Amino acid sequence: MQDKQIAAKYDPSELEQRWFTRWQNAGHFKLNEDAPGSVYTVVIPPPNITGSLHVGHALNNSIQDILIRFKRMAGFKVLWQPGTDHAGIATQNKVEQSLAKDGKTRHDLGREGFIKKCWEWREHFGRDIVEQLKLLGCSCDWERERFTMDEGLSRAVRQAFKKYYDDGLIYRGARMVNWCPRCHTSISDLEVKHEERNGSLWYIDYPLADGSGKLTVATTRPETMLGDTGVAVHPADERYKDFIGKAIALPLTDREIPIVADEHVDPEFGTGVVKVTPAHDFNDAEIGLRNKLPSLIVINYKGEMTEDAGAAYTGLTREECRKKVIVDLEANGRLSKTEDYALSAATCDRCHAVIEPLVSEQWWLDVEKIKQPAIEVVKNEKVRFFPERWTRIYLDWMENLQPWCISRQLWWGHQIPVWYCDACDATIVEAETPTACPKCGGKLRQEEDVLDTWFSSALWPLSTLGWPDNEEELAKLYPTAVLSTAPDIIYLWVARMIMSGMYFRDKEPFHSVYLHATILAQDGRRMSKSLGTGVDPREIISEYGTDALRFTIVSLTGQGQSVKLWNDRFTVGRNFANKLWNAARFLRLNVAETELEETAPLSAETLPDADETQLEDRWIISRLGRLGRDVTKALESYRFNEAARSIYDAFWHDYCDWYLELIKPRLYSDDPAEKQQALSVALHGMRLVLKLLHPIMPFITEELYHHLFPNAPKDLMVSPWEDGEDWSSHLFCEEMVGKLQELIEAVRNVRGEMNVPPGAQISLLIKTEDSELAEVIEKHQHYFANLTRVEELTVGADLTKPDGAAATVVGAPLLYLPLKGVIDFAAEAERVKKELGKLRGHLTGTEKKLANESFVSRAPAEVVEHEREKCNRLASEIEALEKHLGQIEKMI
RNA sequence: GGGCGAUUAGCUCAGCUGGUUAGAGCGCUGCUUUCACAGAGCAGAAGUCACUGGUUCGAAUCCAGUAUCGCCCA
Repeated sequence: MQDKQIAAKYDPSELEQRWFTRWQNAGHFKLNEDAPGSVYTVVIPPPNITGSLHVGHALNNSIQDILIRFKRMAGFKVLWQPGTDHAGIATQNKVEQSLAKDGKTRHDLGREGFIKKCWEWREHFGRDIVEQLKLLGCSCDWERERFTMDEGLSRAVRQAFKKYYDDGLIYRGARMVNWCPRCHTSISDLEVKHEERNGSLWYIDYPLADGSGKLTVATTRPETMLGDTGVAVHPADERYKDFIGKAIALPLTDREIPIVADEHVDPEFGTGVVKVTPAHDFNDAEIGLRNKLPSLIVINYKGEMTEDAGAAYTGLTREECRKKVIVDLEANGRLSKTEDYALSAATCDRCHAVIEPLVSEQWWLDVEKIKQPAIEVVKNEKVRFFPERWTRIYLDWMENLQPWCISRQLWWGHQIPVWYCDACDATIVEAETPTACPKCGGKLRQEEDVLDTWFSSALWPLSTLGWPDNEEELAKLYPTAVLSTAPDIIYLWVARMIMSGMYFRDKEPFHSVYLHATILAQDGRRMSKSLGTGVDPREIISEYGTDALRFTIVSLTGQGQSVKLWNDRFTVGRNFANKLWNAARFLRLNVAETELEETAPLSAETLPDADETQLEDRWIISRLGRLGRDVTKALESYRFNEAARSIYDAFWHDYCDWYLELIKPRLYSDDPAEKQQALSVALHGMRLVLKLLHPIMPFITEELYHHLFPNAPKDLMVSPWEDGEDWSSHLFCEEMVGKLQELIEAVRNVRGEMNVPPGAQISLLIKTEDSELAEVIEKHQHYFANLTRVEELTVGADLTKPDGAAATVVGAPLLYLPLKGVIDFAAEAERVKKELGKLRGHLTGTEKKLANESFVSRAPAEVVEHEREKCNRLASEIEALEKHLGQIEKMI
């Protein structure tokens, strides 16, 4: 299959492309019905087709792929359902922008022509997004790819609409909405962004109708005064108590409006008197309602003044009207003052036009009746949020949910399945398009509005898994396991999906919601296409490889809310991949021409018994077994960074730095049995690491797996997961190797500090009264020879320091390094003094603790014991070093 | 205005249920171009854990408050 040897250079791009194709051709991405475990479904939060994906999406989809690959290996029947979202207003905007480049508007094309253009857009970007996801290695069942506006999903939308309508939850009515005069549609509260803008606060004198005085109101929007139907003050405001109930002669009009009292007026703002424009402000609408003030619409859908604004202003835009109103007020002497004022303007998230709140006829979904089950299911933990803190964000929002305006005055989207008969005035709601009026046979005209995109997104976990037509499939695949997404999606999709799931299926759409950190650019701004801060993952992949990208972003994602990212950071992942590559290459070189070349160990069942192994074998088996358990636990609790970090540390440090170095003499041994034994354990270790790492770095692990385990019956991707449970624990070995490591590091430290040439062989005396340790050291002299060039090692309880030796101490054991001719006594004295300073610091801290009577009496016995041991250890270390120092100083 | 998150080495961040000699990666210093890896190895320097109080025998960790930054909602 592959070359027998592993190439000297790690080149991700070739192997990543090759493996994706092979996996796909092998059918690994498909729902694996014959797996032994239960079903594990994930639906992708469908990326919207406005443009390509950025690194934030790369993170989210890597996370999903990690879960899916993990569960696939663990024996579940897994399905990752892919697809994209039509994103009504956003896509329509994008297409309009592209038309504008040719000087055209959507009206030039007409509705049908424009929708055709949208489909072309969707073909292009839909394909682009899928390409990106595949490049990321996403193991979705690609044959099941769906789009929110494809036939099946559109049918689901119509079914849902009809069901809600028939149940009396959908109605048409006039209420105030956020109106974008540029996009010419209603938009959701969540699509309104508040932008800080420099504006003015105008103080306008409103004379009393009876001429007995005036009230001054402060406003940031003077043009709306033409629609004022009242003036309000706080009922407890002493300044204005006597004005309540009187009438104002509204300037620039011939209308008289009442002065009312309302609790919600803030006496601190401006003059404490507010004008009330119920038709064009959400707060004013409520004040109007409470005080029975009429609503006068003075601004129309286009953002122009209506006839009700008065003949002088009719037809002006809001901006023109504002200027004229100011001029006219000044001319009348009604403008008492103008202040600079920083206001937060409500703007359209998509086009940044200033939003006009206005009353209009829309379709509404009465969420009051459907939200309760969606709240319950979170409260009783059938749906859990990770990290948990998001639960409250969800619940708070749900509790305050207002009727959902589901109609949009757009062309791109699901046209509302409502038909009007002009002949008999009937309104017909159907899932299937009716041909004629069922009442009179007359011609029908479909409602022109389309549905809010989120109406269809809300159905995604249902509609992609068979609802409403395929009950069998739905029963098998629904509910899903987890939804992974960004926190700002909680309101847009998560909440709506839960509501729909509960309403149509009486079952939560997923058991867990994982909310990942927001990816920020280096300057701390959020990564987003619209801000121009989005980085295309393809740029990073071509420079570092997909595996490096995935490893890096996942390991940076803790439980925090954001992660800063820039190009250099991906070297961590790439270097790790390189390390993995080279370690595997090393094994492959050694395995050549041995039995293990064709019979590499494929499962923990063939791990050698303890009596057939060396200390370092048992040590690495024990360490990696622990790793397997840790990684499994971390993945199961959505702590991806912990999984990544554990593998990184264990593989790089335990496996490469120590284990591989320790077995080198055995690998180069003349005794084939000895070599085989070491290699076998090394291969076991490597196999486990490749498996544990596969979900995070799928490509390189698959490639190396085949190089090292050519006898494997299956691709790594579909091989059984190993959680380290059947890897024996050897706590004594871990402890002993830990001590040997400390000793070796101490020797290396002295060598380094004393500038002993790296190639020079040295002698070493270790003085210890611990006979167990002495025995282990004696038996593993080669560790010292191999790892720090000790050619002669003496260990015992009664050793005297040779002349001209450096000394150091590791707990009780004393180390003497005879460095005759090499040693610089002054330097050695400096080194020892430095060491002593550190130790004395620790000792005083420990002594203080032990001197504290309440510590000794109140702290748990084992903690006190631990401190005592520490104290003894430090004291003996200090004593030994002091003695040594005394001797050295005589030599200077 | 309300809520959430962050504040730990020069930089980016770990540190879960309080007891560690406070860690990692990058960067920095010195040594090594040794036959898996210089995208490397070995050693080293570097931190009053934002601040102030409190709880506790004991706080980076828990509580309260303050400051700065960021996000969300209004």
